[in-house]
Amino acid sequence: MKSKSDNTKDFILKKTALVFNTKGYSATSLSDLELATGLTKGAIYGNFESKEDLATKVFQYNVNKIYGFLKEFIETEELAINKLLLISDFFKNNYSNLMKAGGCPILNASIDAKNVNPLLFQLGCIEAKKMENRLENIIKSGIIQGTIQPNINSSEFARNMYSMIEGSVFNAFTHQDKQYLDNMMDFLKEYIILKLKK
Amino acid sequence: MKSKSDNTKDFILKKTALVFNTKGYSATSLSDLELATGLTKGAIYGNFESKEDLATKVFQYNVNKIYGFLKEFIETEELAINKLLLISDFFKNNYSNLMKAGGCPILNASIDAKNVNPLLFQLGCIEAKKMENRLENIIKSGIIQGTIQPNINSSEFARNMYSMIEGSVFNAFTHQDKQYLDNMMDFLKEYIILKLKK
DNA sequence: TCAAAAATATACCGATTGGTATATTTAAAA
DNA sequence: TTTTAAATATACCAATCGGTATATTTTTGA
Repeated sequence: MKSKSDNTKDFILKKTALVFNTKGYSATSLSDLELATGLTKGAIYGNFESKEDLATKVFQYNVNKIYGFLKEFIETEELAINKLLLISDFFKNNYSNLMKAGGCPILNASIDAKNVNPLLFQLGCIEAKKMENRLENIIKSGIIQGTIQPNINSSEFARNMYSMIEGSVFNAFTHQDKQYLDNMMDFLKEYIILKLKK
Repeated sequence: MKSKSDNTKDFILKKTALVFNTKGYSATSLSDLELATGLTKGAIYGNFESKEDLATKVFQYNVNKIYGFLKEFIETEELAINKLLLISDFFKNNYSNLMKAGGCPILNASIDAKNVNPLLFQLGCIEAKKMENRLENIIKSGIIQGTIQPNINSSEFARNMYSMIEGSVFNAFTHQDKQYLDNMMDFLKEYIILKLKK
């Protein structure tokens, strides 16, 4: 059973998710958080140890909110090659969600927290690696499955895929132009078919 | 002739370039700037109107320091197709410079200043567009030159190129691993040869 | 060498920062 | 309904924020 404080914790996470992801850790003040939640410092510090504690939990909340669905989404397909092609669609389909949330939290936190908040930066790195490993594992399983060319360097391919994703998300978000993401994801599909498909 | 104050201005820009690019605008305090320069607030405010004024000038300084050489570097080649291939080398060769400077200032400023410092963010956007346009113009000139396939969408290709660059710079920098950049730039070369070469 | 001007340092400003101790309110249990 | 505990608000803390007025130093030009 959920206690009152658990509900409030979730409430605070939900309400402060945007401001943290848009303004970044150090530019987000306690008064910003009061404004976003409608609560006072007393309530916030009653539910979280510190600004850093809240920020890291908000980061995980944002990552899960935006990329939590990716896992299930991919599992709708059985063939590894199709899973990869689906990832391209996932980002095209989730552009507006990504926009509304203030951009990719992994990208934002990694850039923003570097040399400012080591803990948050580390979490950003971990999540980036997870994304990369997710891609790599799909490729590897495809090789075992026999739907992906065995001579491919799965690690290298996964890294390039993820660089293409974050790079185009960056451009799309800064210029507020979905075309950056669409063009890149369309090419990514080509790239996958050209290089990986058996 | 350079006045004393012009020298000091340059000195301050040089000394604060790293801290601004690594910590970001709002996480960089006046005391950080005092520490980085060895000067006091009085001297800093005697040479720059405000923290924002200094930050924007530092941004331009950083961009010029890292990418100023790119233009000349590209002009060593005459053929557009070779210019593009050279860009791939440029980023591979300048990884350590990029690292030492605290990463790509365009990427950093755009992510960092968004919803925090509109002026700095705008400058980031402008510089990003410049990079993109530079790539596009090379492709266009190559088409006129006859060294690049005329049926290519130069705008789309330039955007994808730039996304690949920033994406891999992001990954290389956050994970402190040059491989991200090298892998991506190697692929970019392949991509250029495959799609653009006549 | 000396006076004027330019550059830098010092000392201060109000506002805001993250955080906390305590008072008050709200909810749960008896 | 009353007591107790949990949650929230209020009021405060020292420290730091960006910025400025003034004092001091350094440089320049006569």
